[in-house]
Amino acid sequence: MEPGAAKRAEMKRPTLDVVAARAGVSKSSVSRVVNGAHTVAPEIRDLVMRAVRELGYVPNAAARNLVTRRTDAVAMVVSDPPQGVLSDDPLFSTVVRAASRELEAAGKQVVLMLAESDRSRARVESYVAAGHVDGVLLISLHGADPLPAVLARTSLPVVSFGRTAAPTVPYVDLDNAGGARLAVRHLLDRGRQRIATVTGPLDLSDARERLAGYREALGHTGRRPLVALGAFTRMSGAEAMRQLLADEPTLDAVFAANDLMAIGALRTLRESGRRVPDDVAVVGFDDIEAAAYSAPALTTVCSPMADQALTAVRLLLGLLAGRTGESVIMPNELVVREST
Amino acid sequence: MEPGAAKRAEMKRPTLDVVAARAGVSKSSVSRVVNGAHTVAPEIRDLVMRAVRELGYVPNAAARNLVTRRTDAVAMVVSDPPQGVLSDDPLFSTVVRAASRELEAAGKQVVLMLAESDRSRARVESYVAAGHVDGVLLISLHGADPLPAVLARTSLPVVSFGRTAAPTVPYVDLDNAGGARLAVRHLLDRGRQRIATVTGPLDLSDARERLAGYREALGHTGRRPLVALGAFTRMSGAEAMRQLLADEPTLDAVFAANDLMAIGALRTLRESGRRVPDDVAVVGFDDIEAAAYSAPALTTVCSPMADQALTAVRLLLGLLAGRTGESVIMPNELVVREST
DNA sequence: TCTCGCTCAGGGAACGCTCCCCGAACTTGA
DNA sequence: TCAAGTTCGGGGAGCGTTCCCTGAGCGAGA
Repeated sequence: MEPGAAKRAEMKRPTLDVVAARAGVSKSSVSRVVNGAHTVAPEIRDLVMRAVRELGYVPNAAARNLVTRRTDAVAMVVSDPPQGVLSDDPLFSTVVRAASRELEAAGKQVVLMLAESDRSRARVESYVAAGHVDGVLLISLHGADPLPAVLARTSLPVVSFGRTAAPTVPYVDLDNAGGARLAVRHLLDRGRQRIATVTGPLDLSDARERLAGYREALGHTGRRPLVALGAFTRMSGAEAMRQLLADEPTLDAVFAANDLMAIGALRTLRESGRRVPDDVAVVGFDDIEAAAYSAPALTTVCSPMADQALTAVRLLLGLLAGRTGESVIMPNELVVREST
Repeated sequence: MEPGAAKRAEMKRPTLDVVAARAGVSKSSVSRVVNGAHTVAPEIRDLVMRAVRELGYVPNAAARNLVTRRTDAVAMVVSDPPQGVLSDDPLFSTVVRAASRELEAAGKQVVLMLAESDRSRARVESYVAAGHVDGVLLISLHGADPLPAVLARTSLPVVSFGRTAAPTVPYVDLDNAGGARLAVRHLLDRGRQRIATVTGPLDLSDARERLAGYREALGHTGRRPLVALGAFTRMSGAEAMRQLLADEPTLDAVFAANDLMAIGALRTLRESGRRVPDDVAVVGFDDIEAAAYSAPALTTVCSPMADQALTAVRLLLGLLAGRTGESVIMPNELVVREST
């Protein structure tokens, strides 16, 4: 028992054999107990449990993964450029937290990966292909994202938060067009005549669908659409609003494709001396917390982000458990506040 | 070559042996090449590289971790109750993304863990103690958090984003008191007489320090402090502002300990008919993006969240590389906008 | 020409776990 | 009392790496 060895033994985490020796049973039995097998006698079980507690035994994940070929980990891939939609968005926080919570509750490790560039996308691809995770939760609003298709090829379960182009990847998405129709109909009900829209970046399916909903609801009335392009950011909303006012000074309503842009639009309207809602009514989309605190408080389409995340996670957990899964479209509803 | 075996061979990822056989060398050599050892002849190297490429070989992380006892992963532990400071805060998004990006750039896997309850805290503890990660980046604003001390005992490198009570855990924090002093002095310079503050939850060191800075700056002038308790949320800011107006209708300035509460306060002021900044000046803290889009745009103390996260990550990477690390206090500066 | 030394490839043990398979012990029925 | 059946613990192979150690091969010096 020379000091070096003693110290090393101290440092080292106990293994299955050590626990088995302590409990006076075989390591097979310890393994069975640790993994909750039911074919083990209560007394042996107790013996093992006590030894585990006394030694502070924790199974070595690497060794376990090596033989089981499972990792109990899923990758949460956030596919969005640094300046993208999610960057300063409450969406990131809400979605990531809700999803993470649910995955942890199911005993899954969450490996967070950002796919912000081609380089990091390649990194994600090889990481996933290497089998370091059991499945992938893809958070991507970018319809043209090549990642879903690539990941689908790895034959690992993949679920996408937000619609994707890859046919084999089930997704959970909002009824974007329906929400937009709700918003526009509400403005029509309020007697608005000239209703403009600020869209999101049109490479995002969410943005395209919301625009389609706007056009559709307006089309029934024979009104001409009035469209300005935004980027789902406050600044782009402010900018698009300036554009709209320049193009059509007589407009009396705006549907912004998300709340951040609506908030930006409010700012421009304030600067241009327009009163909201007296002169111009504004509707947003998403119902982020800030929407209730803007001046005036924002009427908006409430999209249940956290629920959507939860649904996506449950879908993924189902796939991991061998069940099949269908894409889901979540409904949304209008929240009327002061801006209309 | 019966079909079942063929199929299984197809499904299975190639191992070191397979690559070695293909290249006509030993698995030792393949291992050396894959790990970039320099004691390998160029021709063997090329042979192996080609085999690796042809077979699409990716090392099995579990097997590698098992023998090397390293994981190349770090845990990013977000310690905050569900309704806590970070929940709908841009902080979460900004910090998590910035830290994640930097860790990925350094080739580290990011395992995201939420520590929202005692149960999940225990989970984090055992996970980290089990040696599944090489180090921990703790994101905690809760000074009394027991987690830092617990994690420090695992003898793994731990760095905290935000000050902690554990003496052995290096942290990166803001100069909270200094920032608060900046804010109050600015209000004094503007000729404000009755300056109130809305604090954060006082179990957070950030909140305590900002309050201390407020008291300190005010103390020099002989003015009485006027304090209302908030919770770092919009709603609590709105509520605290109502309280303050009831207590002291003549107040002409408010320093809110973060921007979200300042935004809430703006709302209350608007509802009560106060004009900002004419009747009441408002200063926030953090300079989140929304601060520039409130009505009126918020004067605030700019705290470099992303830089702070980056600094924390670099500190952790240093520790992982065997260097020592010192805690860092980041400076901050005042951004003057319309609300003062 | 022989030997010493050096470089560098290969063989194989070890890492800690799971799970298959065998056999001991115990129960049950005739 | 004995055979058959059932339950449940133990032995040990194998998962895919790394890395130590051995020894082959070759160049240089005597």
